[in-house]
Amino acid sequence: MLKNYSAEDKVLLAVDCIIFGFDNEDLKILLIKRDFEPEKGKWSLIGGFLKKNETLDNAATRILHRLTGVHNIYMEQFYAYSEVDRDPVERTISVSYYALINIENHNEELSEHFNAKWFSLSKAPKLIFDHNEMLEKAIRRLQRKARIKPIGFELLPEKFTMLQLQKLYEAILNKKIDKRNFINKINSLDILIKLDEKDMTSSTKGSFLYKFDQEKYDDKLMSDFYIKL
Amino acid sequence: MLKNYSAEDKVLLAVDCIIFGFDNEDLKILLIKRDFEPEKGKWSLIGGFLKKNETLDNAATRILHRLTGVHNIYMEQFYAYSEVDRDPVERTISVSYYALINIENHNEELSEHFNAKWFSLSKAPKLIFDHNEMLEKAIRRLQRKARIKPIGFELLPEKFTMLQLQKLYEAILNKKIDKRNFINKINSLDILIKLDEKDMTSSTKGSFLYKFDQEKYDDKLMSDFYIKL
DNA sequence: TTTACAAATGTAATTATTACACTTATAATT
DNA sequence: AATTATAAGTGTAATAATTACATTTGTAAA
Repeated sequence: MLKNYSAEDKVLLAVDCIIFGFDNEDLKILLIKRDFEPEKGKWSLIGGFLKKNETLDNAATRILHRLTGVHNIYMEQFYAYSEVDRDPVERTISVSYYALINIENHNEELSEHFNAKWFSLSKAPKLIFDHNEMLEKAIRRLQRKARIKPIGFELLPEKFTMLQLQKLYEAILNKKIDKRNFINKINSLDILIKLDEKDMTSSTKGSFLYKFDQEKYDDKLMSDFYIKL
Repeated sequence: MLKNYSAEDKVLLAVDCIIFGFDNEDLKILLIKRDFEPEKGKWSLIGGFLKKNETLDNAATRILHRLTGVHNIYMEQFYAYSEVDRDPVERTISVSYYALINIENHNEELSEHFNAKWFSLSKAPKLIFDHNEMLEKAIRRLQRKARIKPIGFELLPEKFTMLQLQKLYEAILNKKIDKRNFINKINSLDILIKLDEKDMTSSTKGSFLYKFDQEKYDDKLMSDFYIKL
């Protein structure tokens, strides 16, 4: 029979999640105010410990659902943090994920229950432990990923206007983009469906609504896809 | 005093390393033939367990040094694998790293001692556990990283010819590149020093040697750097 | 002196990116 | 019915980047 690895050290494994949302203006992150020690009262990413019989993805999914009430959240693992003293209570390695959620879908009552609050990236507070470092890396990953895959659509309602999409890219990339160039670029990718409907809330003229065409995207072999903006 | 997290499950944390090298022809990886159960006699990435008082980077450095004898190896953490049954002996989460080493520098005796062997990517054998999955992800990361940062130089001797550099990029990106376009592109980046020396082994005419100009690279703010090839 | 061999070099055509301003459609107001 | 106010929608010329492609050069060996 196989021996086990009993001579080796075991550690606690945590999962921490950077939850990105978008409110048509700014890119935001969902943070919680800790109500337990250590660092009680400080702002923190949401996290939890990996359990015996779940994968890291399972754990992240569980944690994300518990805080937001949303299922099928787009998420991506991005880095493992392992400084020996990163958690003052006990040695804990943290595997971090970023997640994108449509800010309209999340359950506000749940957020309130956890003392959670959306912060604009530019106004994010100082976080506990190494969470600011995680946040910065998550932003860089998101920026890069957004040029390689059309993940941004996760942050928008199903139907959206070109202006919404542009504002989202501006928020992610943190730069102003020319309207005509943006529209031409997006249209040339040929992955949106233009609907007959218009959004009439923003102007008298109304602006056409679009949705993401997953099939068209899947059909194209978009491994070389790079959105230069 | 702070309580600990005693109610939570602890796990074994391993580090597995994909070691890339280059022999002026092919991109290679260093694998070891396991001489212990389970999967004795099968090919495997090199790995080890995280110890109590070291970071994951420490562990990867330790493991890489033990196998190759090389210090200051370029390495990058890239993903944590956590399927519950990925290791049949006992639940183990593995954090994977890829490393780039100049194939000439590594200690062959050590490699022999560990039953290690270089394999061309195209001829890599089936590996244990989820190691093939790790390898594939490592290759994709390397390909992407090589376009964003001039990491390729880690795989070459200090002085190298343009043809060597081109062959390296061809091996990493797995595609043929036009010689004139490649040279023009690299020269336009302006991060190489052309030496007066020539390598005379490859032709009667000889070909100029270059070295990477770390200072020039650091001086440029190369965050938008993208090598399209 | 000739030969053989890889190194070195430039340009024109195509494609992608950028910068930039006016017209259109509609609801609300007069 | 006409006017106004507001954001949506649209195109082009200039510039920059990428691609495709063939000949000349320098040296050692024959």
